[in-house]
Amino acid sequence: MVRQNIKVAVDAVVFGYKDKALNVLLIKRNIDPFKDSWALPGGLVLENESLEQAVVRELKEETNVTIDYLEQLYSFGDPDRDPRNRVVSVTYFALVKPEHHAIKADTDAQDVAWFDVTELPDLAFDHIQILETAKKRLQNKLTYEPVGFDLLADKFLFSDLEKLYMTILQKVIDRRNFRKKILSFGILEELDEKISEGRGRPANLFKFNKKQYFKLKEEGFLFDIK
Amino acid sequence: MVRQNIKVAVDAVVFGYKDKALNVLLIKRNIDPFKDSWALPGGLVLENESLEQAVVRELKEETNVTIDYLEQLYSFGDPDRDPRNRVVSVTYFALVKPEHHAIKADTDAQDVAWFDVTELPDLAFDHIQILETAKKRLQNKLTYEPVGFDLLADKFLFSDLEKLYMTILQKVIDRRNFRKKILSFGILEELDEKISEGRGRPANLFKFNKKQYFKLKEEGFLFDIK
DNA sequence: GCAAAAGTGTTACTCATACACCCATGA
DNA sequence: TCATGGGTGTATGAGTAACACTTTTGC
Repeated sequence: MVRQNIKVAVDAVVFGYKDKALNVLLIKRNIDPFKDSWALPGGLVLENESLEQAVVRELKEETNVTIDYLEQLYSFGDPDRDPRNRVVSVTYFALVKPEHHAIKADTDAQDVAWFDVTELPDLAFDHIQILETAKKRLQNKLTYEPVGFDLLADKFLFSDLEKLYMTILQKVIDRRNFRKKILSFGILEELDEKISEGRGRPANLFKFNKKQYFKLKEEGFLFDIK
Repeated sequence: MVRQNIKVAVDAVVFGYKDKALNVLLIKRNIDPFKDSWALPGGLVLENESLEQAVVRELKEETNVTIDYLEQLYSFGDPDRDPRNRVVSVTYFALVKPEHHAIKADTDAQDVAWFDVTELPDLAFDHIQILETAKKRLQNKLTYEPVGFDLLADKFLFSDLEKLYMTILQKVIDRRNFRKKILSFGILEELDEKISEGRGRPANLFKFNKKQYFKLKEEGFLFDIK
């Protein structure tokens, strides 16, 4: 058998919705290659942990962030994607709620920060390509799974949800039709709380009813937003 | 840096539509572990080839099959999925047309065969799990991309397409509505050829117009079959 | 002439889309 | 009282779903 010397890493694209914009979590590398460049959080998988455990560990070590949604994205394995060794990276797609946005640089990173995806710095390795893949995944997922709620606070305004969809899908959505449709699914709870953000009529708070969603899903219900 | 000793492999789930049933290509292993078990074709990635090149090479070596459609499926990396070493497998999803069904066992396999997915033998490693993942991917893909045509011969009958959809999606489809909808897409060419399969009225042959499909796709057309 | 598969059209209903005015609050 | 954002209903058209009979061939 050929002696193979390929390393396996994991990298994560962590999205957060912040200041009405889609943000992504990046770290500033403090080791070569690409020392001082911004990059996706990630690192080599340890001998006895699963891929998912590796992502969770790296995210904790490098950024201290708490993940609300995690799924595998894609594996990148071009022979020369890392200038030193051959590294195959299994990448993950993650979403965090605003209440979990608190981050801090730790062991392997000299800095951690949220970046608006429309104003990104140059990224290390092929990470820009990974990020593009993740953005497409998010756009798709938004239309057939209620992942938007993993980007919003537990209690949110309808207008937040609407803006989130418009920001990520990059198109205008009719307010009335959107509300009608989402409410018709019966997976939101209207709370008895209103909040007033500066001027304008105070808005009702809503809560995503996860239990109800999974119940309906069992019964064949399909979340679907164009 | 921790010395990591994880191997990277690729495995492929190759689907073919055969005798009005969905079939998958398996090889009989002639080395341990799981010697003499049936398994997905695949193997370790070489130092200087991409993941995709590795799949194509392994498929050629082990089965001699010609692939008509290939895309990455998922990466499986549980620490104990291989009883000997730690192996992360990047799996691929492939479709072959009937005219490319000719197969033959070669270097690493003692045998190669098509199996109806509803009548599978026990599989090596976690390959049954990989296969389940691929089946779901196929079911999904069938509804939003015209991959069905990569499973049919270049010239096919409408009833073949219909049966393919019913077989894979596991549900009955109204013949009239299905035909109306597919034809309305304008991505099929009706040929001036009829063939008669045993009894019954001879049926028209159709051809998938790939060029037209890509043109329409550019313009925003979405293939969509419920 | 009968069995078998191919081919075809209409209707009802559901769902998506387009669209504009009033309401509650803070300044 | 005005500016700001929140909340709501209706009418039209498109697309989906349900449904059965006629045609062409082989035996």
